[in-house]
Amino acid sequence: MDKKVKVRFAPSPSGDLHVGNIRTALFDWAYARHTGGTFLFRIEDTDRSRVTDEYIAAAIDTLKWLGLTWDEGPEVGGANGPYLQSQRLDIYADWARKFIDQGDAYFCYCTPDELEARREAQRAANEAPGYDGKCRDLSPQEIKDYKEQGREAVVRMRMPAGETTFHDEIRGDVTFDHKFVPDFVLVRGDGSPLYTLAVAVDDVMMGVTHILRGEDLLSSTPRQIRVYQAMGLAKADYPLFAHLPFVMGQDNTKLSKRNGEVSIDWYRKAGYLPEAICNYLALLGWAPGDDRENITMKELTELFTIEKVNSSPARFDMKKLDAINGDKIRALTLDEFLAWTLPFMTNAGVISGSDQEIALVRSALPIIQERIVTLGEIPQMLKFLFVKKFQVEEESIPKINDGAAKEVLKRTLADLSPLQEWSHSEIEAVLRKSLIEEMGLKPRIAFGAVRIAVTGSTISPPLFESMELLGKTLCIERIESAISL
RNA sequence: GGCCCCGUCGUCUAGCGGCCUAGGACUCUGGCUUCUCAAGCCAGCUACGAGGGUUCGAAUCCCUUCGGGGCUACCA
Repeated sequence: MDKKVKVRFAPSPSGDLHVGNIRTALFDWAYARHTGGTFLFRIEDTDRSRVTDEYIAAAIDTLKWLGLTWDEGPEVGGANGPYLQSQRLDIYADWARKFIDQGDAYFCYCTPDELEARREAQRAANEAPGYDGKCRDLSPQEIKDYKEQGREAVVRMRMPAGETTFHDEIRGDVTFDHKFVPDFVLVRGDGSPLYTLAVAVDDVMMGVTHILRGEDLLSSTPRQIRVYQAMGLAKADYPLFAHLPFVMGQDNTKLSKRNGEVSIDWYRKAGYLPEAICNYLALLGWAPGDDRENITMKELTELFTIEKVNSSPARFDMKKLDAINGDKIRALTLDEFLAWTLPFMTNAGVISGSDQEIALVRSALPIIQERIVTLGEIPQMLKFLFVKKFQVEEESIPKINDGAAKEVLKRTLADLSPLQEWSHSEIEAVLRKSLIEEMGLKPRIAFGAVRIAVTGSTISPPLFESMELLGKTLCIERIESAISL
């Protein structure tokens, strides 16, 4: 019981890691860190037709980006490696052989077509479909005949009559009657292992103490336990199970590409901060217990316990993620904010990355920090400071094209031209006096026209600060060209 | 169909027999502030799936029912 906690995250990357995967990874990580245990990262690539090296590399990259660092696994190594199942084939083969020798498993010569036909018949007869045990006790002659027919054999685990009860840390005791857990395949006809074998073998051999994983694996747990038995593991040494509730899409079905963005990489490219993603995901199926919702990674590791994990599924809500991301962005220091911003500015082609440009971005950041939800919005917002050939956006041109607006712009030009000190407070003071007091205009009207002329849009960062950043020359230039539109 | 899991505001949740005429957050609506957009502040709408029990007392315990989801592969 005082065994040191070891938690594993073991995805099968058949695509980019998605929101659900990462929620699981986050809980695994948080629990390991909370208990001072080990976080193990393993790649389940027993089906190499679905898992590619690119996906594996992407999974590693995503986890690193999120800050979910692991103590054992790819790249960092560890005493229980390798951590790619495709590199552990001999281990699984040895265990499969042992299971057959012990009589726990047997060769099954049924072809997929035969199996499917029999399942169909079972369904038609309203019986539970599943392996019927045909090859459980073949005679040597039958085996010989099958071999002569050139049939491939899979290795199948024998499920004895009875039932399996295990304690789920989130759901309590769960019992499965073996009538509904048919003999299952451990090794394919081509000799490659299946998840059913590899997952149990690895968890045992790698010393995993807690299995926190998706609820979809709940019903495969009896099979896993069956393998533990065959491995000779004492019941007291079984890992503890905790099946996490699903993260679902808006339409109440399992989250997928069809009902919202699911790829973590998409969120990364859109300008969500890893800490925001983790904070939001942590709130899906877990709550700290008090009314706190904005929590740091450090607080998460301090507060996270399995007892506080919910048993019911949660819907993924991008609106709330947006809100949290905005909060996290506002909490950034200027230097942090700048570091996050620069790649977005250069990737968007708004800046090339010169020191001068970076300095300008830096001085502009404070006035947009509270105005954005994602980093991806920044280029559009600061573009007016960098564009080579400035243009007023099409739909705003009419608003500065009438007589009244022209008057405002002419007056602005006249009052600003002689200005010596080009500061936002000075600009504001001058314009308020002339446009608002002397011309008697509403601020909204007067400054709106100037805004369009200078930034090209009806929506912009605060006007006077923007003008200061733009510089006097460019401001005058833009106002002049607006007047002659 | 069978087996298993789940069921509090639109969404995420707090709640583990009396503190609940059910609290917080996001969304939404209205207002304040205001140079646009935001941010911020204030206010408001909206929930214990249903029916039976147990109990002095139930969102909290039990049963039934309805609803949702998962599994039912030589995927994981």
